[in-house]
Amino acid sequence: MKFDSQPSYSLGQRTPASREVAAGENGGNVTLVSQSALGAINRGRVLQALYDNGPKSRADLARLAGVNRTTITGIVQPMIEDQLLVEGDASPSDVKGGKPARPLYFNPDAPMLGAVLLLPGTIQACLVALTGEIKAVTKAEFDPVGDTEAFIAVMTKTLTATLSEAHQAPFGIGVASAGMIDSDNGTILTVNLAPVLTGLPLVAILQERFSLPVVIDHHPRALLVGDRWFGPGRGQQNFAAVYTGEVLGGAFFIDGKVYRGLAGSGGELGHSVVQIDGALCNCGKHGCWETVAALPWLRKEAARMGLPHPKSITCARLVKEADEGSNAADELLDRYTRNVAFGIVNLQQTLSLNSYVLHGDVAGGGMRAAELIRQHVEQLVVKRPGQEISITVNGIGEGHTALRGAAGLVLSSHLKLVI
Amino acid sequence: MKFDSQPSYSLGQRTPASREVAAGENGGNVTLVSQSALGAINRGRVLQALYDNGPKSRADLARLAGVNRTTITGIVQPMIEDQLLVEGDASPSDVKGGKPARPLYFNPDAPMLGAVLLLPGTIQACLVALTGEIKAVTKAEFDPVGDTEAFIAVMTKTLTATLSEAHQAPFGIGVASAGMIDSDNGTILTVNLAPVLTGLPLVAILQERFSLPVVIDHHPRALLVGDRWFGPGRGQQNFAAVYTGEVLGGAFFIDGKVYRGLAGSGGELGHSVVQIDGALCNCGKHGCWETVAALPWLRKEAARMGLPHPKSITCARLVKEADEGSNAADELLDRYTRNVAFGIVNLQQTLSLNSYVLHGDVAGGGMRAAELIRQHVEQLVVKRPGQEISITVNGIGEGHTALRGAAGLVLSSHLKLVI
DNA sequence: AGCAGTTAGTTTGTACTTCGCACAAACTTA
DNA sequence: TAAGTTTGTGCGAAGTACAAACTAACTGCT
Repeated sequence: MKFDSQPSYSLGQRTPASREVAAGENGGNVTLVSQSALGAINRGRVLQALYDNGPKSRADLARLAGVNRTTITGIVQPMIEDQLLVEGDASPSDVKGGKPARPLYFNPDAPMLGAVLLLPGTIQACLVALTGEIKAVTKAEFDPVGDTEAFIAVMTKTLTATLSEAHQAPFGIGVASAGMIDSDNGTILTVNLAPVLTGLPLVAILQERFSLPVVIDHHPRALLVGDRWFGPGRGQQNFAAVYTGEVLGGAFFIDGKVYRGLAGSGGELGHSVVQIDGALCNCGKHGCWETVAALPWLRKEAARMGLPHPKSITCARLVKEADEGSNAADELLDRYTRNVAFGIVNLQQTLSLNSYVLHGDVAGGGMRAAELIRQHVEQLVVKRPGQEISITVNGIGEGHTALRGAAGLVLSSHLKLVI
Repeated sequence: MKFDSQPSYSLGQRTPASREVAAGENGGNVTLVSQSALGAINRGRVLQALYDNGPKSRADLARLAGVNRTTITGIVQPMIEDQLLVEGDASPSDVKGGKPARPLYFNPDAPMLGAVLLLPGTIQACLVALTGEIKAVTKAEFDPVGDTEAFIAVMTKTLTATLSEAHQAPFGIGVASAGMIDSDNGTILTVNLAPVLTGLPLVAILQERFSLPVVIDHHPRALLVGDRWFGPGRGQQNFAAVYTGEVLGGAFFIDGKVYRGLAGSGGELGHSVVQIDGALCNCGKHGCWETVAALPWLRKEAARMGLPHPKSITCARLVKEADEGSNAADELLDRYTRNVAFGIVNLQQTLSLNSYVLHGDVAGGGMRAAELIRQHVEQLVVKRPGQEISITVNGIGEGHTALRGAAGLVLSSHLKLVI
């Protein structure tokens, strides 16, 4: 399935931006901001403001951005004409008197974004509207140890089914994948539980099949973007997303942009060391955070302590059993959340982001788990005067956050929010 | 001592930039880039290119930045007229034929930068030229547990002595201080070994006395900026500075800018946990990195192993004794560098900066220590294909790096290198 | 010596963006 | 009905980067 035409409205510079990329490739380490880039940047920032704050009038946007109203008009008018944005009905303003404001927001019928969530053995694809709505979800399974061609066939079929529901060509496709991802080159490096994906240049493959911009990043970073877009991270300039489960991972939103690290390798927190010469980890080293805060540890401890059904223990069940009066569950929950807290403490000491959104198993423990973790972090961190550390769970279904985030990856990579 | 006039040439926007700050204060979380800001940004980036690459001709700068030659001319011409930059003699170009290029660089007689290094008990002040030269160094001592007024008097006297050597008003004063610093508000929060400094609003005090822009940041961040300016970090876009000694600290240069974290509290690596429920730390927690990689640990181990003069042991002496054939020194050096490596490993897993510059005690161990640390890091980090980790020591005297860095803080905060 | 070729830096005019001002539209309050 | 307030829109001004064409200065070849 190929889309012949790109959507009429370009969100920033879609094509590899001529000069800036050229400068980068020339080895130049400085890049001046060109006149035209400035326009694209400011357009992107206005859209970002809409994502962050929901429908807003031109005057509100001008106030938020601290610029002239006419500037906003100049920016949004072409977007309205291109049907990217729509003007809502005049809402009765809360201030007395004056012409009522016309709120602007994304056109639900604007081109959508393709999103793929790739976990060992399963593919989920969907369309995400700029308003955050999720449509045309399709799921498929693949053999994690099977044939590469077979996987590509399943992937193509799934994505085709989803994309064919779109009325117009999407802006692009975002892929969130488990494992170790090289987001610069668009390849999957390794996925522990799905060897078939090792070394797969998925971006190149999908770009060729669908003639659309394709972005890939690892799962925690998609969660981060999803949080930022329509979750607890909305509007925040600094926070981290932390994923716990069979493995541990994280991703950071720093000073208003997604942090990637070189080749997109930042945030592999699972293998930071919290216990020198501690227990052996899957990675071959000792004392990784993953050895004390992931599900395998929890299962082992549950078995050791004689809790019922230790093989299927989760944080959610632990909370439930603790609430029902199980002392063992209560104690294990405390130790588990304390171990999780250590990773967050190290993050806090390093980056001082002050805000953390939990995903995965501990998120299943809800507010109770989050509060326990927060208390442990408070105790373990070196306090600074006036510092407040916030730890929340993303209540929305995790798949949805990841899918929205995968879609958001396309935006954040093409919106030129950064210079 | 007061300077009546600001230097004629403004490096970027000196005064609290009208709109951008206003927008920030208004609570707006988006900031559009205005036309005039664009000029300041690009001016700053051209200067940055000069810092990074040394003297360069207009044509070279244009190539480095990927912009038109005329743009560079337009940017540098006013700077030459204001005597911030000077045109060097036409150097015989390496290419054959053509008009010889006139290299541009900072005028040694341009306004300088005031720099202060504040450690428990001692003050060092100096002037730093834009070319990196250090002049008019003055030193003084103060009572770490004495009277605040007395400290301020010493500080004022020292700084006055240095600044009076300047021929024109400096661009500003940068202060690098040990301890916990709130760089946003310009106050010293706590310095363990100098209680007199606790809570001191030093920026406000110095600004009032000298009528100059004043910036404060913590010691490791000054080392970082010093490295970046004329040290091993020169021209790099991503690296970390790591300080070891009585305490441990770090600072990060991320995507071409200094990372501060909220209220400048990022990089307090000493109290990240590498040994859950490990040895008791000064901070009251257990198993901090500082308990296994700082000098107190080294002294204790040296004593336990029966090394000579354990109370004055340093990495430098350890390397020397190991070279002279001491097995005990060799073994302790290996353990020490391994413990230091753990902190770097956690940094690498988190941020993936790939490049680390060592300062403080381990830097005294020179190449030998750096190479040992590098080997340990290589072994302890989860490898990614094609990833190279570089660990270097800053050979220049450490005080000089910190002083240059303190000066550089003024530039990086006023140069608008960032948007 | 003279000419072609090459590179550096400048002049001139153009395109793009934001800003301030003035003004019409639309609503509230007295 | 009139005054006051807020929203959104033309229009010209100011600032910036860019492209083309030009001069300046040097090398190499004939």
